[in-house]
Amino acid sequence: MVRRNVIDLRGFLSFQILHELKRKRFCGDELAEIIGKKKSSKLTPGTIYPALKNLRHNKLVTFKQEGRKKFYTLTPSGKKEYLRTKKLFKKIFKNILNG
Amino acid sequence: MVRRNVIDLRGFLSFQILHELKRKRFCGDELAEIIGKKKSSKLTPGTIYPALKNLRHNKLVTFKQEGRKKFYTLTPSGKKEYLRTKKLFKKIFKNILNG
DNA sequence: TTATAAGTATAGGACGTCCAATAAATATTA
DNA sequence: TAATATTTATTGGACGTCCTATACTTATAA
Repeated sequence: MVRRNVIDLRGFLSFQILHELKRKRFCGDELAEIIGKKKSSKLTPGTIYPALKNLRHNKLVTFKQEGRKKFYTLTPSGKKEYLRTKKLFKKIFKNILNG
Repeated sequence: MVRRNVIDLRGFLSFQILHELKRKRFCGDELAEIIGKKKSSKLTPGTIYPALKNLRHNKLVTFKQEGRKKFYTLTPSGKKEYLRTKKLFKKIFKNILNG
């Protein structure tokens, strides 16, 4: 059992995925790289793929297969959900960010 | 089973507790009120007290009993941990906040 | 003193996020 | 064609966050 940090900032992965997909389409592997490196290192498949599966099932994202990659984009309700959640996120955390 | 929102921003409670205690001492009930109302409504005892217990056990907070209240403050390592985590938090989320 | 309110606390369950390990499918290279 | 690399995917476990429900302790009010 390895616990590097007492507070580990685990969370908000689905929100971060929507955030990245807001600006550009990405495949799962790219999302694992982009989101992971902000925290420490690339996210493992066991982290990113279940999250994408859940977002698919909730129809917040859709994808287009190209070769062995699946390029994800936001659905209309995914965009709406992202904006709604971002508003809430700002309300909760803006004080922390500006301090 | 009630799921209001697909993305529920669950997380970072311990971090938020440290953030509040950075500026002022609070008892558990006050923290439940302050942190909860930013999201929606007051956090329940089953949410706030286990989190405080964990922070106590990790020696990030300490408390002073006054009447039936326990007033929590950051320990030196609690302050250090807060600053370390805040830096990481900003790295991860500043792009989202400024958008 | 007894009842009530305030504040703290735990148990139990659901869920999302994280990893390591394993596997499968597809594209590329030898 | 066969071997390798890339990308997707699942399983299983640990953990923190969230709730409801229940209970305990201490202070205040009747």
